[in-house]
Amino acid sequence: MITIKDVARAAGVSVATVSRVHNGSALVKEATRRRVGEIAARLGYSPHGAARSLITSRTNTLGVLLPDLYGEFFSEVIRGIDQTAQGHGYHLLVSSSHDDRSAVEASFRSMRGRVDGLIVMWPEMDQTTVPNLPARFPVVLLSAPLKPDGFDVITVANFEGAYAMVCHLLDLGHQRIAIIKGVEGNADAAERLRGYRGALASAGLFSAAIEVAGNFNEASGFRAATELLRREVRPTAIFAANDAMAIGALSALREAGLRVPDDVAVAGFDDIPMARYLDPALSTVHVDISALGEHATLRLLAAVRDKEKHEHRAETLPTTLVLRRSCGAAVPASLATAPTAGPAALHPPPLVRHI
Amino acid sequence: MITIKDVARAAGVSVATVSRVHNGSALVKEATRRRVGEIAARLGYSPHGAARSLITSRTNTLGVLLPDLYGEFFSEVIRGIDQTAQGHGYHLLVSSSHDDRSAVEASFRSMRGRVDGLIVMWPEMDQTTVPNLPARFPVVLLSAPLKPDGFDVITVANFEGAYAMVCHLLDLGHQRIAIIKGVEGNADAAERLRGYRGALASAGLFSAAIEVAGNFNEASGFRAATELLRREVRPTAIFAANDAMAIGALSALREAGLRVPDDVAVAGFDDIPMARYLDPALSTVHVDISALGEHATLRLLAAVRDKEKHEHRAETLPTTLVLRRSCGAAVPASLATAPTAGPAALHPPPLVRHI
DNA sequence: CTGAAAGCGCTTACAG
DNA sequence: CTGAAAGCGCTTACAG
Repeated sequence: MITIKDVARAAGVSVATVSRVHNGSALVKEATRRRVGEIAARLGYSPHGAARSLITSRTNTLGVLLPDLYGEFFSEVIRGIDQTAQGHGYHLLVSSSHDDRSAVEASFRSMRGRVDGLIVMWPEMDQTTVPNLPARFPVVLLSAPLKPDGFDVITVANFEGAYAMVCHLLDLGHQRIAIIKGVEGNADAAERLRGYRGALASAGLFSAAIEVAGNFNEASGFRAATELLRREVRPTAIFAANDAMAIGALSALREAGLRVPDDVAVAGFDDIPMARYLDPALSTVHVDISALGEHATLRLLAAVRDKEKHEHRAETLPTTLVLRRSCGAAVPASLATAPTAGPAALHPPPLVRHI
Repeated sequence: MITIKDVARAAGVSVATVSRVHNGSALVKEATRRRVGEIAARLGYSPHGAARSLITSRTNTLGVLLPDLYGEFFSEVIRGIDQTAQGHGYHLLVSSSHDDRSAVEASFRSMRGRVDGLIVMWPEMDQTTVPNLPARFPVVLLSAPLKPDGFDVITVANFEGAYAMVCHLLDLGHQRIAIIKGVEGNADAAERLRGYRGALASAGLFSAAIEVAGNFNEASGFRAATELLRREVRPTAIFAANDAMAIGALSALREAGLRVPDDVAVAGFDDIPMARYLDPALSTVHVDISALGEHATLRLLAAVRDKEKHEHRAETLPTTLVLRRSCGAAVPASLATAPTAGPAALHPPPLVRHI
C-alpha cells in the first residue's frame, strides 16, 4: 500500500504539501499541485481513511443499527438512508439484529471512532432501556416510543393511520373487525392497536374488539387468520398491524376457500412495495418508508454538523390511507381500469384518502 | 470522549497495560486486569476504532459495493453478507449505485483504510472494464462474467436455470415461448438469454425465438408483455429473465383480461421471497440469494485471513426449478392443498425439480 | 507482569 | 507557497 510518504518522496516535496494537494488547499502553487496530483495518480495513491479519521476526528460515516435486515420494510429504510448519506458524502456502516439494550450499546462501542453518528431503529425500547451513550454523541432514534433527552426521534403516525383505516372499514359497514396485533412491547404495534381501539370506541363498538396476537411476520398472520376463522362468530374484516401479516392472512383465507374482499375484507399497514402486486391488491396504510430513512439521515447530518447548537426534535411522518381491492372499497371505475401501457399503468392508482 | 490515557491515569497504570487488558493479553496480573476493567467500564471507555485500525492495519470491516439497494434481491444479498460477516466479528460498510468502472474505483479509494476487503457486485463489468485495484487487495466479484486474475468470483447457474425452465415449458407443450430479456450488457441477463436460446435450439425451435427487451424492473416487464400481446401471433408462454419483470408481465396480462396460466403461462427467475405470494404463485428459477451473499463473504474472509496463500476461485451456485401455478405445471393435489396451520403451511411446497 | 517508546498515516498550526 | 514538527489514540516489541 502506498502512503503519503511515498508520494512526497517521488514528487520531491514534503508530506504536508501532498496533504494540501489532496485536500484542495488554496495554499499550493498551481505547478506543484499538478505535479503532485499526477504522481499521486500514477502511484495509485489514496489517503488512508483511518489515519485521516484519527487526526480530523471525522469519519464521514454514519452507523445504522437495525433490528433486522430482512424484508422490504428494512430494505426501503436503508435505501432512504443510503441515498441521503451518499448525497452528502457519507458512508454507511450497518449492523443488524439489535433487540436489546446491551446489543445496542455493544454495537455503539464497536463503532466508536468509526462513525460520526448513529441511526438506531429499535421499537422495543422503553423508558427503562434507553441506551446509555456518551452525551453529545449524535443519535437519531427511529420508531422510539418516547423522546429521551439528547436524541432526535422520528416516528410514523401509527395511531392516526390505524384509526383512519378502521374507521374506513366501519364506514363500509363492518361491525366485526378483528386486528392481528404486532410484536408485544413494540411501539409501532402498540400505537396501531391504540388506533384500532380508538376507532371502535368512536363507533360505540369498543367491546366488539377482536384481538389476536401476531409478531409482524407472514407466518404469524397466517396463524392468526386461521384462528379467527375457527371462531363461531367470524369477523367480516381483518386489520393486520403490518403488511407482512396481511399477506399471511390472505394466504390463510385463500386456503380456506374464502374470497377477499367478498367474504372477508383485509387491510394492512406499511404499504410495502409488493402490496400493490398481491391479488387482491392490498388496502393498507401507506408509510413513505424510504422518506423515514431520509429524514433520519438529514436530522443526523444536522446533528453531526453542529454538535453544539443542534436542537433535538421529535418528528412524526404522516400516513395515508391507500385503498385497493382487498378491503372492498368501491373503487371508482375510472381508477379500477388502467388502459394505458407504461409505468403509470403498472401502478393503478389506488384510492388515496388523506388522513 | 474518553481515551486510553484517561483510563490509564485513573487506574494508575500505563496505557500499555490498559491496552493489554482490553485485548485480553495473558500478560496481565489478575488483580490489575480486574481493576483496570472496572475503571474502564465505569468511565465508559471504548477503544477508538480508527486508531486501532491504523496501528494494526486491520479494520474488521468489509466493504460492499452494489449497483443498487432497491428491491428484494439486493436486500437478500445484503442479509446473507451481513449475517456471515457479523458471525465472524466483521462490520459492513455499504455503498450503492455502482454502474461503471470509475464509480467502483472511486468507492474503493474512499474506502481505503476503512475495510479489509471488498465484495463488488457489478454484472455489467466486462473485459475492458475490470477495475484497477491494488494487487493483493482482497476482492470478491459477484455475478461477474469473467474471472480476472486476482479476484474470487461467484456466479449463479444462469444458463442452466434458464435452460431447464424453458425445457419445462416445452415439455408442457408450448411452442411459442417468448423471453423478456434483462439489461443489455448484463452478465446474468446474457446467460439467461443463452439458456433460453439453447433450450429452444435443443427442441429444434431456435428460429421460433421471440425476444423482447427488458431491464429487470417491473415496468419493463409490463411494457414487454403488453407489446407481446399486440403481436398478431401471441406467445403461449412468457419467460421473464427475472421475477420483477414477471410481476410486471402478470399485471399486464391481468389488465388485458387474460388468465394465467390458462391463456398464457408465465415464469420468472430468482425466486424472490414474494414470488410465492403472487396470485397465481410464480413459477421461477430458484436462486439461494442470501447464500450468494454468504458465500461471497466466506471467500472474502478467507482471502483476508491469509492474503498470501489465498487461492482465487470461481464458483457457481446451483439453481433449482420451482414450479408453482403460473406456468401451468400440473401440481399434485397433495402439494396444492396445505391443510395444516403454521409456518409450514404458509409456503405450500412447490414442485421442485433439481436441474 | 509492567512501562517507556516508537510508530501506524495522516493534518495543521507555526515558521519561514 | 512550503516544510518541520507535533499529535490524533492506539499496539507492540523491547527492556526490566
